[in-house]
Amino acid sequence: MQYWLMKTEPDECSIDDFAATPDQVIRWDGVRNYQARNFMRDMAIGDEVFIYHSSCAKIGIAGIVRVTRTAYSDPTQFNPESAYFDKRSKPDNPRWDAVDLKFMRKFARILTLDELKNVAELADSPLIQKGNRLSVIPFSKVERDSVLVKV
DNA sequence: GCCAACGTTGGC
DNA sequence: GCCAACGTTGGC
Repeated sequence: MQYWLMKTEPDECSIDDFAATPDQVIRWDGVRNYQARNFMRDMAIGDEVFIYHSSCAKIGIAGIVRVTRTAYSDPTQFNPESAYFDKRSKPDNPRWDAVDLKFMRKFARILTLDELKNVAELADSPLIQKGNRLSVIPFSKVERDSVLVKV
């Protein structure tokens, strides 16, 4: 079992979108950063993922989802209609991957970025480092547990 | 809306 | 393979 955090703008996809369809998977596509993609390729079925709301009024961790399908070719990269279209990606050698996720839990409140900055166990996480734009971040069990006790 | 930080691109 | 220019992320 591994632990992760994924950033999302809640206007695009929020913990409420997962909670609204708890029996359905949501495809996490549109990741266009190699480091983030490589982390997605390390995900296993059952891994827990913190959902982090960014670029919004209430920034922070909103809940947990679970990986239900490991990395596969992200279909949006081949769709010219998609905002995530990548004309340089070839079907016989796709650049970008998606995973499928399913709702686990919505926190009673958002764990705000300000709070997370004060969690000693997260001091070394890219999550709270200024200027870090990594959208898929691995969490150790210690880091994950340090978040859960705050809920 | 601003802008610092950072990743990617492409000319050389 | 260097690096300037550019585009994007994301907190504020």
